[in-house]
Order: sequence, then C-alpha cells, then structure tokens
Amino acid sequence: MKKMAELDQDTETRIKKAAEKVFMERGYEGAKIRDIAEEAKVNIALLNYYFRSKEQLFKSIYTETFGKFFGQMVTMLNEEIPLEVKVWKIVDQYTNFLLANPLIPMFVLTVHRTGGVDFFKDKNIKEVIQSALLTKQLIEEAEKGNIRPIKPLHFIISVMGNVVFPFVARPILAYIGDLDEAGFREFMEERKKLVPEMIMAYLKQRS
Amino acid sequence: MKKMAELDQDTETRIKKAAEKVFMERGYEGAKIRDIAEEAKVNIALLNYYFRSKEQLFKSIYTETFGKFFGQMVTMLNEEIPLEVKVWKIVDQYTNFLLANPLIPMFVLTVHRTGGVDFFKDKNIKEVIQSALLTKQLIEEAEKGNIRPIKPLHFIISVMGNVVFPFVARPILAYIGDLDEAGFREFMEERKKLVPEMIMAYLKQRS
DNA sequence: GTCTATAGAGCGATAGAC
DNA sequence: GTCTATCGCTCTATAGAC
Repeated sequence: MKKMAELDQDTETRIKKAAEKVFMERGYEGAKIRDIAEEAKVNIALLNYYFRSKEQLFKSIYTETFGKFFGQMVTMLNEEIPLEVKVWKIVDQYTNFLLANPLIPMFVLTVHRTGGVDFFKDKNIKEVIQSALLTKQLIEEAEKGNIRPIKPLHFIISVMGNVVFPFVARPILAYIGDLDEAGFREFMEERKKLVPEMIMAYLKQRS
Repeated sequence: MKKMAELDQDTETRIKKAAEKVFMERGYEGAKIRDIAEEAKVNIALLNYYFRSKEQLFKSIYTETFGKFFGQMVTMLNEEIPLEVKVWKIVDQYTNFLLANPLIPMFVLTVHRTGGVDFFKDKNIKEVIQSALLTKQLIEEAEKGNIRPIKPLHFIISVMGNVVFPFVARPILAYIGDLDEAGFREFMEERKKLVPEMIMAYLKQRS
C-alpha cells in the first residue's frame, strides 16, 4: 500500500484497469488515450511515463487478456477426466469465465480482424491445442465406438461457437430476445445444459 | 453507362465499393476517408460531395449490409418447408452467403459492440424474428412429440453460433488449424453437414 | 462532377517545472 | 511520480476554381 486512504490502487494498476475498460469497449482505434487518462484520473503524460506509448499500453493489456482467454481453455482441454464430463465442465467453466469477463471475446477477436497481428504466434498455441489431451480422447473414444469420429477442430469450434458467440452478438441478442442483464445471464445458464447435451447428442448418435 | 472504356463503374458506386471494403476490413474508427478515397481512385472532396460525411457514408454502407445479413436469415426462417429440411437449408444457404461475404459478420457485430447504435431498432427485426414461421414449427413439432421443446432463441443462436462464429474467429481458426483459403472453405463445407446433424441430433433425442 | 488547397479539430507524444 | 503546456501530425470537412 502507499500512504493514505485514497480508496484507490496504485497509479500503474489504475491506468491498466482504465485502459482495459476503454480498449475493450471501443477497440484500439476507438479508444483515445485522453479517455483512458480521464478514466484513470491521471493525465496523458503519466500514461506515457508508465507505458511508453498507446501501442505498448495496448499490447500489455492484450497479451494479458489473450493469455486468460486461451489459458483457461487449454487447461480445460488437458484435464484428465472422461470426455463427456469434460464437455460439461468446459461449457460450465468457460461460460462462467465469460460471464465474469463479457467483453473479452469481442476484444480478442477484433484484434485479429483481417489476419493482422502476429504477436500471438510466438506463443505455441497451435501446438498446445493440437496436442491437447482432448484430441487423443476424441480419437480413442471413436475407435472404441463410443462416439462417432469428429475432427478436433470441429469439436472445439462447435463448443466455442455455442458458448462464445452469444457474447459477441450480445447487443443484438439482447434486443431480439428482450433480455436485460439478468435475462442474458439466465439465457447463458440455460445454455450450460443445452450446449453439452447438443454436442453429446451428436457424438453419441448411432449413424 | 457513362462515355468511355474506363473499365470502371460510375463514381458513386466506386466510392461505395471502396468504402465497403475499407470499413469492413478496419471498422469505423480504423477506416480513414483518405484510404477510401484512394481505394476508389478519387479525392476526399468527392467523397463528401456524394455522401455528406464519413458518418453518413458509413450509415449508408451499414444499413445495406445489415439488411443483407438479416434479410437473408429472416427469409429462410419463414420458408414453408418442414423443420428438418429447413435446418439443412438454412445452414447450407447461410454458409454460402458468408463464404461469399466473409467480412460481414465481424462488421455487423462490431458496430453493436457495447449496445451503442440504435439505427437498426427502427427496422422491426424483433417482431419479424419473434413471429417467424420457425417459431410456430418448433412449438408444433414439440407438441406432436417429434422433437424436444426448445426456445426459438436458443435454436437461432445455436445455428448462428455454429455457422457465423468460424467467420468471426477466422484468423485464429486458420492459424490453429493451418488452414489457407481453400482449407477454410473445406472446413465450412464439412460444417454444412455437421451442424444440421448436431442440431437435429439434439432435437430428436428421446430425453 | 471533379479537382487543389487549406481550414480547423483531435490525436499521440514530449519538454520541462515541481 | 505527477503535473501543465504545447508541439507536430493526421484526420475530416469545406471553400473555391475549373
């Protein structure tokens, strides 16, 4: 702690929090460092004192966020639990994670709009996902005849599509479905049951 | 036609095409009217001669795009064909539509990022979707015991999530799956079969 | 209709005092 | 560490000639 009861964190984290908020709400170009400074209750000079530029401030936020977004997922893909249990758990936990961080999906996805940014290719995400335990499980269970064969990528995209998409389309979804904050949460709670059931119904279907 | 073999359309549509491209690739804030002008091979003054401002140019593009995005969908929701056939047809046609216009989803979704924009609430989309034939079909088929009960909104979001999400997450998907342009198309062709099967497996499952 | 030139505002960044 | 003041650039928009 610093010295007095300002009910605030230290300056650097205050700036980070403010930047996170503004960047997530408006995207890189839409976010103005003036707004971030105001939100953090400091002046622009101080932003550049802590982070050298808008771009670096953004990268700092982005790297952290991206780590959360994928770290969470990768961990779950590798858990040593049966496939069906895993599906339920992934949907449940990832939904909770997104309910607590509803702006993350759009933020992460917009950054990669037209291929752009490469500063996530350093991370070995490709390999990590490709070699995840889940992949082995999908193959093994299919060989045993417990599920039908499915490419891991289809599995992942189907789960993610069903869980993440509502957050990306949230404003439109909320409008069409007349959902307020609570209504949206309820909708997502319903999906915690629906989505695993749907995935499993597909996998288990005798074809 | 105008007068000579400039192999170009008339100025106004050239500007519109250019604006569409730039706005879709970079979003409203990221798009600079300089770039649009250059892309259209005219100067900035001419942009403002045809459309009074960047904002109006954007609205013009947006309204049109949004109409395509939802018009397409709403039409399909109301077609008088059996539910199962409809599911297959929606996925097939909507996938084709998005393959031909891959940037539309991100474009439409980013506009509504944090609730913002209201200039789509004029359209009676809410009512149109809520009163779509599909809704009746889902209720009727459930009453007949042919499918399990499902809220129309879950149905729509599930279909959309599975079809639209890959386009929104395309750069990341392409990276993880090592997919080039052709690979991505192939992936989406596979989903034309997978997604309807998944939806129907869920709906038909004796619970 | 189309151009050049430029106004006028907003932006990111820094110098320099405290 | 934190501030005020300001620079220099980029952006949108318009005036005015052709």
